[in-house]
Amino acid sequence: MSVDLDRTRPVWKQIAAIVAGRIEDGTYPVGTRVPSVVELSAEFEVASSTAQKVMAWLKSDGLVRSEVGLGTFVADRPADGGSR
Amino acid sequence: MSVDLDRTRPVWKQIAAIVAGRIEDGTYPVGTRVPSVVELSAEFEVASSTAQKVMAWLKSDGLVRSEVGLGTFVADRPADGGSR
DNA sequence: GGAAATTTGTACGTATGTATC
DNA sequence: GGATACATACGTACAAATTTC
Repeated sequence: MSVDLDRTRPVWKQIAAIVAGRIEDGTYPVGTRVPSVVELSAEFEVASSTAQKVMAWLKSDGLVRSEVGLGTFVADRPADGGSR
Repeated sequence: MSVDLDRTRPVWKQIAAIVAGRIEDGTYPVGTRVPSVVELSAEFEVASSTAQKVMAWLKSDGLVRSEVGLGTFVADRPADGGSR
């Protein structure tokens, strides 16, 4: 599952869009854990700080909720602000 | 105008709150430029990346709008989402 | 009870790109 | 061209919370 990221757009936005897509299509069902920062940075081959930014964005978008020590989980809200 | 930042809460949130306060009380009137990332990092003695985070927050909050090469300006919306 | 591993959150510092003046 | 300013990206370090052994 190779991922093509072009460098003409912000990488963190592209990754956020990909993860958001997986949430919407059910790859990551509601309530389940999404890949951690370390896992995301490995999969997309970016720095952990970039993966962290993706998490912060998804969180501010209401798609996920994070709990320190546990992980980040798909929020139970179907979809309202997928607008970003 | 010394600024006391305690380290028990996120520094970037405290600075964001201070800047937001200055916007609300008219210290930074609508349409004017707010301090740049470099200026914020100097005033509050934090890294530029921390000041950048403050900017990103204020921007996502709708309090300011940024323009590359120009600066960051107080948005013309009085107040609606000071909620954060 | 405690040590280790995992995971999010915060903070620092640096480099580069892009746009404006 | 040079100075200024925001945006992106990398890498590192540590704190806090949770789980597992």
